[in-house]
Amino acid sequence: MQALMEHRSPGRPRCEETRNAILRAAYELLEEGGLDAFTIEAVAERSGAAKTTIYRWWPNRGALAIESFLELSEKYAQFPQTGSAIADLKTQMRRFARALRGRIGQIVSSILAEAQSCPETRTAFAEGYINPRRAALQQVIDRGVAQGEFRAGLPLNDVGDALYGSLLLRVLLRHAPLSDAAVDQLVDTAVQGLRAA
Amino acid sequence: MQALMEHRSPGRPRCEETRNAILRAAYELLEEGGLDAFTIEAVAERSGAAKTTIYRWWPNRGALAIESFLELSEKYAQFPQTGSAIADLKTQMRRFARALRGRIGQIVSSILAEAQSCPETRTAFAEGYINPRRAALQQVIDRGVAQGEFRAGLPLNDVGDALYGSLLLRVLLRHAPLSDAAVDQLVDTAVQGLRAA
Amino acid sequence: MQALMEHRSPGRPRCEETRNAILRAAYELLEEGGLDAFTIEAVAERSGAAKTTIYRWWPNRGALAIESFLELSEKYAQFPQTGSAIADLKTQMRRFARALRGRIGQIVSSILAEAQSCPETRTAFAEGYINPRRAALQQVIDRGVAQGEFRAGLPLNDVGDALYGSLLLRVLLRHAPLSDAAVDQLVDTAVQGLRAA
Amino acid sequence: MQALMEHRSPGRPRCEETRNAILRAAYELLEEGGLDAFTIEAVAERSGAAKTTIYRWWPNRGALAIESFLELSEKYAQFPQTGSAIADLKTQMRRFARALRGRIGQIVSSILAEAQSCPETRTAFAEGYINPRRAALQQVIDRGVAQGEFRAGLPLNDVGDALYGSLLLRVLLRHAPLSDAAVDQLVDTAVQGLRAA
DNA sequence: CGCTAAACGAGACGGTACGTCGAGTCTTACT
DNA sequence: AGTAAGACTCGACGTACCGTCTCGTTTAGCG
Repeated sequence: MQALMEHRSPGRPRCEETRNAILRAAYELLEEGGLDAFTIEAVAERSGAAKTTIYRWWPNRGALAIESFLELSEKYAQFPQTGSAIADLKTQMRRFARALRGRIGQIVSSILAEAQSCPETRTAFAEGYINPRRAALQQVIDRGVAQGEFRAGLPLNDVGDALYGSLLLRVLLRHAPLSDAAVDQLVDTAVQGLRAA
Repeated sequence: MQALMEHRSPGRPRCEETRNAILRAAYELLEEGGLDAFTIEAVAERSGAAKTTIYRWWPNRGALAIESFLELSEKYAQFPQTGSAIADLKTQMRRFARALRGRIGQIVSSILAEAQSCPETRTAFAEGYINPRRAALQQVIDRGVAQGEFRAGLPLNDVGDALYGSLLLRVLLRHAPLSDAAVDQLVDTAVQGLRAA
Repeated sequence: MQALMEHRSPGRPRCEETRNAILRAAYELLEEGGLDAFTIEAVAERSGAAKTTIYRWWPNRGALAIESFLELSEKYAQFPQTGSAIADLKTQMRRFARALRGRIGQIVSSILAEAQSCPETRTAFAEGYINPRRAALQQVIDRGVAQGEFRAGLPLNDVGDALYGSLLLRVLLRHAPLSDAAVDQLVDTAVQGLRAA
Repeated sequence: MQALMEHRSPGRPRCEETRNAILRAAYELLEEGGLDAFTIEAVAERSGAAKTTIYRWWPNRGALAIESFLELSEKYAQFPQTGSAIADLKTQMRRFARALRGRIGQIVSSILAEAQSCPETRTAFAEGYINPRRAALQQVIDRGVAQGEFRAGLPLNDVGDALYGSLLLRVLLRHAPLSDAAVDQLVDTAVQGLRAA
């Protein structure tokens, strides 16, 4: 059925191989040298594609950066499901922090930087990367509430920003560690809140 | 002692007027157009100083950016002191958010971006801008604990990162508002924590 | 014989309409904007043909330029035949100059320019455009000699180069006019020569 | 006096070495490969100068081409002075032709080509290169007239165009030789004119 | 009062990357 | 097989800033 209806547009079709080579080169450069190394010219050279080809498909650095990141970075934005919502929260945050400690951290910080002078990159990152994580967080929160671990009526935005904001701030400023222990403590603090018992 | 003996080095002394003109121009450009508009060349032109002069005193963009910011931005990193620590917290966070909503937000996001490819800028921002706020936060926390509003043993890093990280993330991604109400709610969430009563 | 038997080669025959559209577009572009406007890409767009099609039939810019010119430019490379050879010479030179003053001049100068980096274009122009004129010139010279107006033994090359070279040089450098009067005078000078009576 | 008044403009003075390197590189490229090889990029690479520097001083290819040519090409636009004006004419035309047969011919044809899409180059070439030759020609004509070899009232423009136009046309089209003998014959034809004795 | 030394303006310089244009080649679907 | 469409590589374009440099000028304190 579908085969009958699909009217391929005329002309030489886009070369998927080239597209992938470009995305891979972009990703590698981002993870190797961050924003500075991530040059359209460098991407072109490494991927073997012509600059023209890159500009045909991506309007600017940011667009390519974010797309290569979203396409190539592992995406376990999925909280585990064990008995304890708090434990799941910690596990997932540890995973995230572990990623941020490594190559991913470099890339994320580069993209965040780039996003500051390119609104499209900003929204693409927010929606393509943060939102899925926020959605997954919502589920674990719901589970926690259902199980009586968390109080009802938790505002997703606030919880998400507190948790992800903490981690990302540490990536950006490197003023505090992202170790497993540090993450656990951070989650604990968030869970317990500030107020006295 | 040293002050009395200070043997002014020979030669023409540094021109304070020029220094200020440069810092002011830098600040203005940052607040007007962010990272993109903030060019050494543009700073030179607007300030009337020669590029050479700028490079004589600042090693790179980041250094100038952060110095102009720290010198010219208003610095009420001081929590008010009313009866309630929570209220003080909210008030101060509102102030901060209000600043971030305006020109300062533009500059902060630019500096954070720049910091990603310049470690010196990163530490300068962390220490010159975030740390004072963190220190002030410590005081209000202490007061809160003393008054019985907050529980004892609150880790400053975690609380600070959660609060400031939330706000800064919203500056960086613009995915959620920085309105007074939003800030209040954010503080409330942090104060109450996630756990069920 | 062959014509009768001509076994049309297999496959779709060449589309004359397309060929003409291409030549016309090429010619127009040449006369409108000269060398700069004459782009294969522009020809393709204006003619509605694909670049591929153009490259199938013409090896390069120059070939298309010269062919469109030779095919579409009016070709009165025929000297008139009145009583006086000198008068005929003037008439014909005036005609040529008149053409060169207008659109044709633009095209000719473009082709001459293009010819400097493409030998094929050079010989094509020399043989396809200049040679016919030279041949016609030979006839009027012969007639002039027969009528006793011109001396015998005139070297065609030299006369032709002097006359056509003068006009073309004025097209190329625009340092002197191509008006009828100027052309007449130019012919007179050539006819009389330099030597004293 | 002048020395006292000359107020050097401020800033780093223009580097003559660089200027010369650029002009020399440009000239070499022109004489080696003509228009095609003459690329701003190639000039930059060969001269060791930055592209920026070239663009700072010359607005386009043509300007650089013509300047390098006028500055570096030998300029014996001076007719010899022997007894016979005709002989002098031949000698000088032979010299010119000899130059055109070699490297200079390549350059001249390239500049003429470039001039077709750049009016400034056109006038620069006409005035800087052709005019001096025309002026020198005027002198030999005057001498010829005074000596009774040439008739009075010879129009410089026409004579010059006929002679130089012939030679340049042969450079552009390569349809006829530029040998000494050919040049002599060309001059003879011009001197004698077409008309019968 | 003149000398020394640094600061300062101006602006040239070698670079790197930008984003664009056109050339000429190719792959595909349609006719 | 011819054609339109359009993706591809490649090379050069002209521009913007970078950070460095070389000037002549200015502004102090010291001898």
